[in-house]
Amino acid sequence: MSTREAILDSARSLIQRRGTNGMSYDDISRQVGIRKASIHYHFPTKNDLLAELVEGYTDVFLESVAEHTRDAENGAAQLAGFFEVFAATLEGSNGCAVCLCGMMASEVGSLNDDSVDGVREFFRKSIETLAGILDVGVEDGSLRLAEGLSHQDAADLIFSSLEGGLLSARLEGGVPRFRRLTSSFLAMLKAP
Amino acid sequence: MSTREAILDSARSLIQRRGTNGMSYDDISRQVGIRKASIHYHFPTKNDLLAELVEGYTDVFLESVAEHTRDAENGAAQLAGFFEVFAATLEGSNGCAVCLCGMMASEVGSLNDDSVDGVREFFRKSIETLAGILDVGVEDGSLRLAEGLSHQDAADLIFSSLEGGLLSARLEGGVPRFRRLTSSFLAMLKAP
DNA sequence: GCCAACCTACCTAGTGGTAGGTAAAATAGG
DNA sequence: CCTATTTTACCTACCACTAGGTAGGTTGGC
Repeated sequence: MSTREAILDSARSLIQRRGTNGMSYDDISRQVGIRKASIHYHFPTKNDLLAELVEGYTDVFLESVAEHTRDAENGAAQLAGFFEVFAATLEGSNGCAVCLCGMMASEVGSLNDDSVDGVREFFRKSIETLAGILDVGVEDGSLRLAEGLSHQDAADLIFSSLEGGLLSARLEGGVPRFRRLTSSFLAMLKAP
Repeated sequence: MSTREAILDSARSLIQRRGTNGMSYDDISRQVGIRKASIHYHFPTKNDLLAELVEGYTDVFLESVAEHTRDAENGAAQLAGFFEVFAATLEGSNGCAVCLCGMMASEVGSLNDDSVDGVREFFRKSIETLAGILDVGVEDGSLRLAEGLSHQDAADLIFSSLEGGLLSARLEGGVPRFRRLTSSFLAMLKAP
């Protein structure tokens, strides 16, 4: 892994645990084993780092969703796969890390515009993907939405719940609590 | 309003917009119109401030929920009242402020233990209250949950969604988006 | 020799927090 | 009632430390 990648990786992990305002170049320098100034060589400003981080995170996230839904036999299974990507974030960090963009969404008030744009795009693309999964599930009969509820609105609701659920679960209850949440959703959405 | 209250009020508003790590004693001092040191007189450490803030916020929130549900004719109306308390947070701040404890939940990684305990209690009490509302609604026939879904789990899911929904809505879409989310929930939970 | 990738050494602007002082209000005691 | 003492609620001036950021030098591989 290149130094540049190591910096991005360290920053991502730190932000997922402590937030952008709780993470500093000094923290990264200690984790990566280089000086603070060397980070500025790769990312002149913190904002440069954040913007690139969000972009990369979005790609990795969507790719991971694609992987987790590729072999699913129906829409309900795809939905479970989508949930699994979120659960993995929490699980792969001893229940300490939440979604990078969920974290940054809570800090929009102290973020630069291009980072915020990146976070918005993450939300848009993710919800769009999720809405596509609902399309599939309703089409193949494995999922059923309340009548009058658009797939877009349902996806919005589910996605908010996942982001919020990560926060709740990290606060108390950890991975089991988060899995209970996703199970509840599947119970509500699966066709009988 | 006493200086002490003004400090708490200013801190609350700042945190709801920028987070605890994005708020400083200096910010408060400017808003309230006193010196930084005077804030330390009232709240020796930042942690003292945060802990008291969370406690007060929890009380006010629960009281507000009580007000918004008192005159509701059934469980579904009570649920709508609960949602309204969240919407009011966003609405009363030009769509810039989210729930104080939702904000702090995202910052648990850089918070002191007693503040975290307070945030946990906020979540527990709120979800408990929400579960009580679902009890009422299911009992009086105005709400219907998917079978096999406990009221506790449903409340957990709804609450996560509200906290996440505030973040999403602040990011993009504002109050209208948040209201669409709560409407979707009512559509899913209202008995036909 | 060049240039990328680092380094040391520094800067300015803030951070939470402390030391010590002061004016005014409350509260005694004779 | 009037003075003496304490308490409240602030202040100025500082502390040590950390923040993001910069200038310029060193090193090693092509």
